Amino acid sequence: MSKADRAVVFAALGDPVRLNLLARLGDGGSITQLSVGLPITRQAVTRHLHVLERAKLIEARRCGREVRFVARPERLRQAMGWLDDVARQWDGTLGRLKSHVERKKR
Amino acid sequence: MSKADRAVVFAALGDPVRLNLLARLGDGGSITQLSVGLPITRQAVTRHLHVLERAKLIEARRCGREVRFVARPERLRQAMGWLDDVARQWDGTLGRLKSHVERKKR
DNA sequence: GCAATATGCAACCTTTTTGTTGCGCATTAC
DNA sequence: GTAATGCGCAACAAAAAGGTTGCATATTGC
Repeated sequence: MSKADRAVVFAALGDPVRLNLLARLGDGGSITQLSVGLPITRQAVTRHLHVLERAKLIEARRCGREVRFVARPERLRQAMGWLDDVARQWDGTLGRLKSHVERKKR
Repeated sequence: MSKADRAVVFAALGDPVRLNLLARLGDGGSITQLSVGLPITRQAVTRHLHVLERAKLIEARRCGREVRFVARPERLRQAMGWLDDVARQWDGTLGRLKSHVERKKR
């Protein structure tokens, strides 16, 4: 995976609206549904969703007249792995960083 | 940490040049030093470094006439934690995602 | 002191991103 | 069949990002 591809994913994550959308995807979201409560138009939301889709963080599925977007967790894991790679380069020592994430929620 | 703050960090990571810079920081980098090999001017590199600095991913230190940029791994860990949070919301089950990152490099 | 090195600052340009409005098409409800 | 709902597309505008050039300032090496 090239650095350009990685950048696409992080850039997709680099917007508060999109982070919000990602967090609410679990509710099972059609475009209109995901638009409620946001201070922008449906079309703007559509664009954000397309950005996330191009980054392969979500996937679109047609269901009759509506489109459901589902999460792609494997991509998120991949992104975490990339960060882990950089972190390892930084502190040199293997395994140290990982154990931090480990400890985080316990 | 607000979603806007998180977005700033991911947006900073969302550029191939900046990912490249981050990967080479370990070598201990002054601006001029980090600029060699890149197809852009020193001033452009300076801007990228400032973006990373504002995201608290790196830190600037004056050393005489040059500026050294050092990595801030804790911020990277934090970003990984945020991704982990989203992933957990997605697959509901606790600990599953983490074990994936775990397995990644072994 | 003087030249070379390392940065900083500001103005300017181009491209991308983000958002809007208006309209058209497909699907569903009645 | 008709109306309402859910989306897609295209044109447009405003704002932000990325990059350049030119010049000024501070340190270092001789």
